[in-house]
Amino acid sequence: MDANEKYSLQAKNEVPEALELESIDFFVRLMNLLGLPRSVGEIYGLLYFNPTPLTMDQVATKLEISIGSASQGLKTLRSLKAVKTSYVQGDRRDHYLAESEFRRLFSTFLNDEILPHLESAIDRIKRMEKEMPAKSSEDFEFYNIRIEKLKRLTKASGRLLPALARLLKL
Amino acid sequence: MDANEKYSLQAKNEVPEALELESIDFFVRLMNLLGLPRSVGEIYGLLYFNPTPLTMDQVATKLEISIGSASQGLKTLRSLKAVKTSYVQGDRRDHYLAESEFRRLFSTFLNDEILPHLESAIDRIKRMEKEMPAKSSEDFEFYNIRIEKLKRLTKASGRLLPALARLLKL
DNA sequence: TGCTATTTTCATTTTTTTTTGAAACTAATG
DNA sequence: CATTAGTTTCAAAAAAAAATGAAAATAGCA
Repeated sequence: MDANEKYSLQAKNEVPEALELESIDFFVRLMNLLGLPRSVGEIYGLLYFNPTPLTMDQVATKLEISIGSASQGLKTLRSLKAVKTSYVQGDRRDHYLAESEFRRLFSTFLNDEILPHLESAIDRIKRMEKEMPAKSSEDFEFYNIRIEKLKRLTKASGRLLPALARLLKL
Repeated sequence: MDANEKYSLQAKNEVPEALELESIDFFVRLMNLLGLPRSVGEIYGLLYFNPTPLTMDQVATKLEISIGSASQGLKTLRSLKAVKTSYVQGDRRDHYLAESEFRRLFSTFLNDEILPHLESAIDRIKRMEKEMPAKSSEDFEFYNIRIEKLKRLTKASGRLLPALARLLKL
């Protein structure tokens, strides 16, 4: 089979199916690592290898998921800035494209999902210090060391996460 | 209330309750971020602020969870090297202490949970390259760029994660 | 403005994950 | 070596998370 023959089997604007499946699988796993539901990974994976923007309906049909799921999933992806809508002449439906700059996806994720936890952790450690037993207490030093370790952990995270986001300019 | 009075209210070997609760809450959230079940966070949080080692039974009783859960949770924590057992004279039960070096916890986590995914991602990208449409295909360049971005992502992750583990020597 | 296509929302159902508890297993001890 | 304290395992129950689907809301168009 030569290149032309191969291409001729491929209808225009149709993504090679094997590629699409690998992509979906890839992003289902990646999103899963970030604690996001399967449907979100599927949608992003589908869009990632699609040269043309897809409507919500096309997404739902291709992935065989409900439009409710598709709507929810696209909402999540929009909030992560992982997809963008593109205007298509004479079609009132929204058309979605994957944002292929992972940096943006990750930095939104870090800012929205991780940093808030970090801030509440800092507050909690302050409370812990107030709840420490008296200095005369037998185990005072033990608790003190434990709290110091938590402080160092949050401090290191606070330095590391933004650095991570910066480095992920892929 | 002076320091002695305060201490006298505190029975020997009892962890200040407020501190214990904050600790449990802290680690439930942290473990949750890592995708680990609530009970695992509770157990680690309880042990983290306990100067003396606790038996499985004490853990289950204090946290009001089943011994099955306690056993499972401690197994998970052992596999993450987040707890260690300590021998106690004349007691045949296992006694557990929190490993307070977070570095170890995180590096085990990175090695066991993240790196395997990275390796399978590299394999998958190789497969994707085989599944590319012919060079003559209209969208060849589009797919090519997408695959290149995935390569850069995995490459960056491969460099970053070990660096992260190294930096987390808290 | 009224009509219709499209999207969102959310109560319900389904699926997945976690916990429980009791039986099986293990290993110290008299 | 039989007993029993301690632990693990795992099927079943409970809880949590995700998906569905239909009704409600929204927004473009005639």
